[in-house]
Amino acid sequence: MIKERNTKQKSLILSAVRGTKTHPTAEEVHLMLSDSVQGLSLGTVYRNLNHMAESGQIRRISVTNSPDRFDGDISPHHHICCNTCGKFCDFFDTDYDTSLDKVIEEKSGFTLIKHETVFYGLCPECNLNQKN
Amino acid sequence: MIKERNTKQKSLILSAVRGTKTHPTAEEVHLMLSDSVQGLSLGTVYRNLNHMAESGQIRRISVTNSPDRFDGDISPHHHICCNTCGKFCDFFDTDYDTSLDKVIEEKSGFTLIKHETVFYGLCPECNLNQKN
DNA sequence: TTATATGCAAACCTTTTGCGGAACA
DNA sequence: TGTTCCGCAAAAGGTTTGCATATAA
Repeated sequence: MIKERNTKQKSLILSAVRGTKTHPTAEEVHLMLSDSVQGLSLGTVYRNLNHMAESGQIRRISVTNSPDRFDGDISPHHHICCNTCGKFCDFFDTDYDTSLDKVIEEKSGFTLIKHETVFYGLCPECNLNQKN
Repeated sequence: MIKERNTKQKSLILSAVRGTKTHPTAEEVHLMLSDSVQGLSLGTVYRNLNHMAESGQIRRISVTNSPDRFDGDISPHHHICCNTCGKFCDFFDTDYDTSLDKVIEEKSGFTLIKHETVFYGLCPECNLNQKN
């Protein structure tokens, strides 16, 4: 049996992801912590982010034309991505259907862990710029 | 102004994606066509799939821990992915909410093009195997 | 004829991994 | 003191891109 250990890196990485709403990539997390942890390795950041995502402590979101992003907010919500500038935002849908996993489990026979919805489009700023 | 040309490669790639429900990766499309088109380049496959996805003729779906997949069926539906074996299936939800884009456009200010929902879990077979 | 598309191969970017040493417990 | 974790660097994907050539219109 494997016993997980607490390390400075681990706790700082988790705090970093939980402490921002920017949905950082692994590289961005690495950058955020480069001051606090001298010599922090990008590989360590990836390893920890993956562990945390697999254990459900954070979310890992795959986005077309972009490195994966990580979200410390695991409450049910959607994400919106701007195809032009890459801006990546939360969207807390009042109608978010938390029972969807259950319905689809019954109909598909899968045992579901999570789902991710990403909306793609143009943010207000890029929309304006495009019209000029 | 750019005039698009019809090529053998282009039409075969589109037919291949439209003619299967397997949600092939670019490499799989390349493999499917390697008999019909001698010397077909993987770069050409990528270029064409991207053009077709950008113009809305097909869908491009980004999946965690997997190369991007392409779907010739652009009608609204979800996808389910098995975390263990990678099986990737359609799910045609009777309650699929086609008005969701509009709602989110109004609330977020984005101009939306599409959204992709991917469910992650264990397929029935992998679920059984895990219990043993 | 000429501009777009292809094939080829190199480059790029993101992510994973093997290994030896550091450091939790 | 044993085992997990880290840093480092190399390697492994996956995808894009530059360039010369082929080809559709």
